[in-house]
Amino acid sequence: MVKKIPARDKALPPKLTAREIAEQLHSGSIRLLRRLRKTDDVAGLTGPQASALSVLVFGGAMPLGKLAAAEQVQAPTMSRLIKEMEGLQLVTRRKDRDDARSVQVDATKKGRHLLMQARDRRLGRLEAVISKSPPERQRILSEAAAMLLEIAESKELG
Amino acid sequence: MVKKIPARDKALPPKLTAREIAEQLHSGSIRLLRRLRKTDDVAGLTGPQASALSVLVFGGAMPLGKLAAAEQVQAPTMSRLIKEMEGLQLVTRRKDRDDARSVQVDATKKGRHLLMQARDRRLGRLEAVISKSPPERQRILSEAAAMLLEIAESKELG
DNA sequence: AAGTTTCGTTAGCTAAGCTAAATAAATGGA
DNA sequence: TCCATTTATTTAGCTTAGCTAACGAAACTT
Repeated sequence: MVKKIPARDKALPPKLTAREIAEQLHSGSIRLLRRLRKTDDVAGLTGPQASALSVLVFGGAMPLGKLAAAEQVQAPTMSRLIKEMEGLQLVTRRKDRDDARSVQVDATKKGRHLLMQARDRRLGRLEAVISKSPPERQRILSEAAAMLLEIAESKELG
Repeated sequence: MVKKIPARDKALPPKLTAREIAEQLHSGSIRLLRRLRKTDDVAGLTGPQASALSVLVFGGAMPLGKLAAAEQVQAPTMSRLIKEMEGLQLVTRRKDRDDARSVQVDATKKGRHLLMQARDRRLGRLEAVISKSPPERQRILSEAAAMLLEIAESKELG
């Protein structure tokens, strides 16, 4: 299942087909997230909560609908997530002054703090594994991580 | 905590810290799977069903417990998934001859066929996006995809 | 033979996704 | 202006997928 990585310099690296790359990115993503999810509970934040909260923390306050779109989720799903997090005092909601239909959502100080803790817990082990890789692999991963994000956001994907 | 890395070679793209790589792999995986999931329904197979089925198709018949472990899921979860797929005639169960407690699970012909269709649908667009990338990016992705899998399976991850 | 462990299932809970429909506000055309 | 439509969010109710606890049956161990 896992192919050996050849040295980059000498022989031509065996190039996988686009299909094989797609398959590996797919199953790699599934497996990675399953492993990481196992530590979510410790933080007191679920994955989707953490994800939405991080959009707020890094992107600032925004209307619920925009947050839903950013998370590629339907409005009712985000509405419920926000309601739960509001109960935990991790986010606030307030009516938009200019449009009374709209709700501005923002992270609280407590929310920001918890997010950072949760991220540390969730990503700490992954970071540790990566930082043990040789520099050359880290360089490749660093390009690849950016590409993965780009692909995931690509309009052509659907 | 973003550290500045002194550039060793101006020709190389800026290298991310291990933490930044971890963050991008994490959110990239989340976003990618969310996008891909949207086409699952078309195939008549959910993500976890497809994933378990693919273990059976590519790994052959195995006891339910082993399949659960392979999918990193508890036994009751796998038991339910198998029950549903059995109802769809995608898998069969039979008692193990040597251990009457154990249940051997296997994909049916119909299951194998549906899996392949589902994979085509689910991965097709991803494949298309990748194959449009320039060759150098594909080469990097091809190494990176393998690394992602390796990392996801790494014992050090927890 | 009795107690313990292992494999799987059932029951029941939670989280997160969805659609359809309700509510409320903004917009726009006659 | 007023009525209709569109837009933003919420509520209600469904589905899937994860979990733990508790159970029965079979297999080990002593």
